[in-house]
Order: sequence, then structure tokens, then C-alpha cells
Amino acid sequence: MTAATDGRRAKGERRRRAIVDATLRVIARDGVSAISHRNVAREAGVAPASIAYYFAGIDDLLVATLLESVDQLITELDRLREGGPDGAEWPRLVAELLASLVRDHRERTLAEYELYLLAARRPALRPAARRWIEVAAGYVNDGDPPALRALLAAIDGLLMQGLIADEPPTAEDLEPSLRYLMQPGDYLGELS
Amino acid sequence: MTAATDGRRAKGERRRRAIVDATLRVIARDGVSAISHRNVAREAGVAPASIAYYFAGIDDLLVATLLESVDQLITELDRLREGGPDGAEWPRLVAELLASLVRDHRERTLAEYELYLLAARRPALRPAARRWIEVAAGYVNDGDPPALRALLAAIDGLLMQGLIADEPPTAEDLEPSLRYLMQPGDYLGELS
Amino acid sequence: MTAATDGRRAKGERRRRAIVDATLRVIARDGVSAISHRNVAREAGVAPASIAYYFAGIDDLLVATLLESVDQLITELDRLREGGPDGAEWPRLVAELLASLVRDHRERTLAEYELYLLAARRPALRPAARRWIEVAAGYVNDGDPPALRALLAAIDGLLMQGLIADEPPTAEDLEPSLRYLMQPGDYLGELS
Amino acid sequence: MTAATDGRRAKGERRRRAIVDATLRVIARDGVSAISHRNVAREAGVAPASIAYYFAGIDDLLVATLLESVDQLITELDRLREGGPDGAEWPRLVAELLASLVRDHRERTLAEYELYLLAARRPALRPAARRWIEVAAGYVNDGDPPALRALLAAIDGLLMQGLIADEPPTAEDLEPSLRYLMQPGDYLGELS
DNA sequence: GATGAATGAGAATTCATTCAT
DNA sequence: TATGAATGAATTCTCATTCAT
Repeated sequence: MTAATDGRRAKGERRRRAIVDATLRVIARDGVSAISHRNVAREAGVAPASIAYYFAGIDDLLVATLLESVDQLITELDRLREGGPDGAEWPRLVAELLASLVRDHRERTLAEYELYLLAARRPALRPAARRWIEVAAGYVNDGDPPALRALLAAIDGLLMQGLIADEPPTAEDLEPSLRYLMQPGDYLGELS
Repeated sequence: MTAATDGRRAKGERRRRAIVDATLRVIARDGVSAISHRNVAREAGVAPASIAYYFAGIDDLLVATLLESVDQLITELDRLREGGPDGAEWPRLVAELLASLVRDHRERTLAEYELYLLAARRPALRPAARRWIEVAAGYVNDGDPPALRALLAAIDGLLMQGLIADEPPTAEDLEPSLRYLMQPGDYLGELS
Repeated sequence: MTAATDGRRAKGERRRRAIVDATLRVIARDGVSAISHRNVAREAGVAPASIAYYFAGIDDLLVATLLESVDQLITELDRLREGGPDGAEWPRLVAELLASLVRDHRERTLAEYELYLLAARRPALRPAARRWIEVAAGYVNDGDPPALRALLAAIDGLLMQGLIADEPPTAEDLEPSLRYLMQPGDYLGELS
Repeated sequence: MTAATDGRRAKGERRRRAIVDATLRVIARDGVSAISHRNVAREAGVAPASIAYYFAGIDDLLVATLLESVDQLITELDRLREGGPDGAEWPRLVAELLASLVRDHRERTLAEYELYLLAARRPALRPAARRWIEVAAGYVNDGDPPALRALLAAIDGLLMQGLIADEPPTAEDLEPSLRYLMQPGDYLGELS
């Protein structure tokens, strides 16, 4: 009986996860405003009522999606750090990361900013949205907090501005500003 | 008869303007997702069918609203510059401006960022959204373009992060980062 | 233009009325719990969205229905009074009225009691529900308020009990109790 | 093995009873229309599917609840009779009982009337609903059946009217009518 | 026996848009 | 030109019930 229950639980967990993934795909493709039981269900290949079964409300679904998105960010940053260069190259490396986010992963990046801004309206999303900043800050090592805050804010701004450009900026476009911002510090040091 | 026609045209123009203003109020209060013929019509005090009459679709309405919002920004910045202090105080002044935007005009600021981000989805909105950055850049005078770009991006990021904080940041919170960003330059000089 | 507007208004008023009538029929046939946009719309022969167009919510619809039901009661009581007999016969006459309500108009009577009791849950319905008592009281002329209140309460109770009997009571069944209740008074006198 | 079976049966009986109690609480709090497998299951702390397991349908559940409610009424009336005063005070005592039902136990009283009226729609509930009247009648001792019937009906009516008042009536409000109704008789005598 | 998972059907409500006037 | 009326399609959410375990 316990085994049976466990099996059922695991199955449910898998499906729940599939719904969250589908949600992120829908936002990336059509925007937060396209989130609906129907659209997510179609994308996930489940019945619309199943969305309501696993998530008490749309907000619950969005929180889970935001947290999942943070988890993916962590994975990506870890992968980036593994091939970490020496300090002199950091501005260049960050510029390339941002250019890639805006060019190659434009829709995913856009999805994250939409969720991020939605948190301003819906307090339930805020803790999840702030975890995003915290994770990013955790990867940077700098003795000067104001400079760190400036850098993180500028990254947000550069990404957003890159998203509304007709032609997304290249790493070359971004590098000078990042070099200016990271000038004195010892960013992305030894370890998180 | 020409006079009568002109009168009717003027009346129509006035009403069109009233609808745009109502749209901005609705976005500020309830977010872009609350924009609908019904809601805007209720706020403007006109019949729902009138919205469809004056604007071919919701997008048309949003473009007009974004442009109107930029116009208002220009007016506000002009007012700010008139009482402009000497250069030494700029970081403090900008910090106070941002703190005020996030604290006292939270909803309007949020509305502008929602429209701004929406432009990433709808190309029709992009020229209007970019005018926003251009106007802001025009008010700043700096010899170093990368530093300028970094500053403008950071302002966007600081505002956005301020909007999703549970407690909005104060001018004191923001000032050090701005001082770091504006360190060498001669910002907001004589005239655009 | 005014004529056109008037025509449209009149048409709308007619349709609104038709919806209320349909609502009363639905409650009579299937009970208050059967009230839904869908069911009422089907009964009235209009689109479901039309119900929402004319009534802001289900409560609004129920209030209108309750008031309409009171209007119909007034009409019926007026008709009854026109053929008014002399005072000696009142208990008999009321017994026949109640027997008829429970036997020939069972469903309508039941519908009214369902709305009546629903008012206990939804404050919005209460004023309309109480008008029902007031109208009934207005048709009775008695010097003794406690006796009047006892009579009206008993009529409510007799009707309710009649509704849950397998065989509805006859006028003969009811008359003795009514005679007891109306014993001393001078009920349903000259005029309301 | 028989012992084990008995244990399981007893457990099932206990759970069945818990479901019925939860149903009565749900009706008291949110009304008959709120009865659903989900709501009852949540209130009872069991899985939704369990409701369907113990009761073939919603009607079965309601019949059991109505009978349970009658049992509780009997217990309460017995408790009342134990402290029974002399006959002269009966109208006052009943007035206080009714005022208490409408004021202090408003929701439970309302729940009983909702079930009571529901019996008019669903024949399955009728025998249980009539037991309610029979029990009440059994506690009253009066030589004059029409007067007794009038009293019981009036009690129903006074309670219902009390439930839709904005301010529930006090014992003082109710006493005169009850005195009028119980005038000659010798109510609530020795024993049923 | 007992119950998590799942779902088709239906609830109230809102929407953008059309149309007759 | 301007707008009340009207509605098909969509929204979120709840429901009773079935089924595999």
C-alpha cells in the first residue's frame, strides 16, 4: 500500500513538473498574458482541469515557474563558472553572456523579466523574484557593495534595453560599459 | 460648415485624449493586463463601443498611451532641470528622484515599465519605448558613452528592483551606487 | 436620435423582463440551486452572456425576481379582495387560498419560499424578501399587532409544512387552525 | 478474524458519522448549496473519494444529515424539559427558546430550515423532515388540535422571519404573539 | 477497503467586437 | 458620428465521479 501510494505520488510529482515546464514555454513563446489553464494544458498535453488540480490558482503556478526558472539559472551559472577564466577577462565574459541571453535565448530572458515585473503587482511572487537577484549576487565577489549593486542593476537594465532593441546588442556593444562598471573590483572571484 | 466640422473634430480629439489618459490611469492602478475596452471606457466615462471607434485595436491604444507617457516624462524632466543645482550634488539629486519615483509615484513608474517591457513583444510599441531612453539620455551630458550607457541601464535596474522590494528603497539606499556610477563624469550638464 | 435611443431602451427593458420571468420559471421547476446563467438563458431563449449583460451578478437577478414575485402577489391579492365576502367568511377564504397555493401553485409557492430563505444567507435579498411580509400585512386589518404577527407567521408555517407533505392539505384541513388564529379580530377589513 | 472485521466496521461507522457531522457544519456555515464532496471532505478531514465511498450520492448524505439533526433536536428538547417550569411561564420560556435559536444558534437553525425546505423538492428527504414536526408536536400537550397546529406553524414562521431580519428578534419581541397563541391551552405538559 | 489522480462538464464572469440605429 | 444592445469565445475555478492502485 505504501508502495502504491509512493508510485502515485511520484507520478503526480512528475506531472506537476511537466506543467511548470510547459508554463515557462508558454510565457517564452506568447508572454505572461497568455498564461491560462487552457494554454498551459494544451502545451503540457494534459486536461485543463489538471492545472487546477495541481495548482490552487494562477499565482501558485507562476511562483512555481519563477522558482524553477531560478533553478535553471543556477545550473547555467555553475556551468559558466566551471570554465572560469582569470580575472582580467571577466568583463568580456559577462558581455558575451548577456549578448547570448538577449540574442540566443531572447524569449526565455524575456519570460523571466515578465515574471520579474509581474512580481511588482503580485506580492505572492516577490520572494521568488528576489531570489533571482540573490542568486546573481551570490556569484559575484566584490569588496564594494555600492559597486556590486550598481553592476547588478545595470545588468538588468542592459538586458531589458537589449530586449526592446530591433537589433539585439552584441558582446562588443556591451563590453565597454561592463568594463567601466567592473573597473576596480575583483568580480566573480574564487568561489561564490 | 467648415467651422462646424472643425468643432466636431476638436471634440473628437478631446475625447481621444481623454481615453488615452484613462488608459494610463487604468494601467497604473491595475496593470497592463487590466486594459480592456470595458475598463478603459468605464474609467473615461464613455461607452465601450467608443474605444473601438477611436482606436482600431488595443495595440493602437497602447502606442498612443506610451507616447503620451513619454511626453509627460519630458515635461517632468524639464521642470527638474529648471531648479538644477551645481554638479557636485547630482548623485544625491538623482537618488532622490529615483526614490520618489519608486515611493511616491510607484504606480505610474510601474505602468511605464509594463509598457516598456510590452514593447519587447509588440514591435509596434518599440519606437515609442525607445524614445523613452533617448529622452533620458538627452538630459545627460557625459564625455564617456560607455559610462553613460551604464548609468542609464543601472537606473532602469534600480527602479525595477525597487518596484519588487517589499519596502521601496530610500534616497540614502540608492545614493552610494549612483555616486559610484557618476564618479568621474560631468552629468546632466548645461543642456541636453 | 432620442427616438432611436428610446426604442433601444424599450427593447432592452422588455428583454430584461423576459429574463426575470424565465428565472422565476426555472426556480419553480428546478429550485434556486438550478439558477445559473446557462439555465436561465436557455429558458429565456437568449445567449448566456446576455444575462450577465443585464444583471451585474446572480444576486441582482434574484433581487429582481423576488420583487417581481411580490408584484404578482399584489395583483393576486387585489383580485381576491374584489370578490371580497363579509367578515364571517374570512377564515374559510384564507384556508382556500392557502390550499390553492400549496396544491395548484405548489411550484410557484415553493419558489417563493426558496428565495425567501435564501435571503437569510444573502443580505442583498433581505429588503426584497421583507417586502413580501409587508405586503401581506398591509392586506390585513387588525387591532391587535401580536395577533396579526401570529397569523402571518402561522401562514408561513402552514404553507411550508404543506409543501413537505406527501399529500398537500385541503382547505378543510387548514380552516380550523385559521379560525382559531383569526378568532377575535376583524381581519382583512374594508381596505388595505 | 471476526474481531478484525468488527474493528474495521466500527472504524467505518465512526468515519461515516464524522462525515455527517462535517456536513451539518458545512451547511451551517455556507448553506446547502455549499454541499459538495470536496467541501465536506475538507471539513471532515478525509479524501474526497471517501465521501463517494460511504454515500451513494449527495441525497443519501443529506438524508443522513437531516436525521442526525433531528436526533440532536430531541436531545436539546429533553434537556430543556428537565428544567421545566410551571405552566404559567410557558409563553415566556418558548419566546426565549426561539430568540436563542435565532440569535445564538442562527446558523444551525438556518441549516435546519434549508434542509427542511429542500425536502419539498426531494421526496427522499420528506420522512426525515416530517419527523422534525412530529418530534416538536410530541413535546406539546394540548387539548385542541387546531390550536396546536397553529402554534407549531407559527413557530416555524416566526423563526423564518427572524432569520431574514437584519436584527434578530428578542424574546420580548416574540412573547406577545406566543402568549396570544398559547392563550387557553395547557402546553408542554407532563410528558409527550 | 480506501484513496490519490484525473477529468469532462459546468459555474460566474469578462472580453473584443459587431451591428442596427 | 457615435453608441446601446448583444454575443461567441475566453477566463478561473469547482464539481461529481471514475479508475488504477
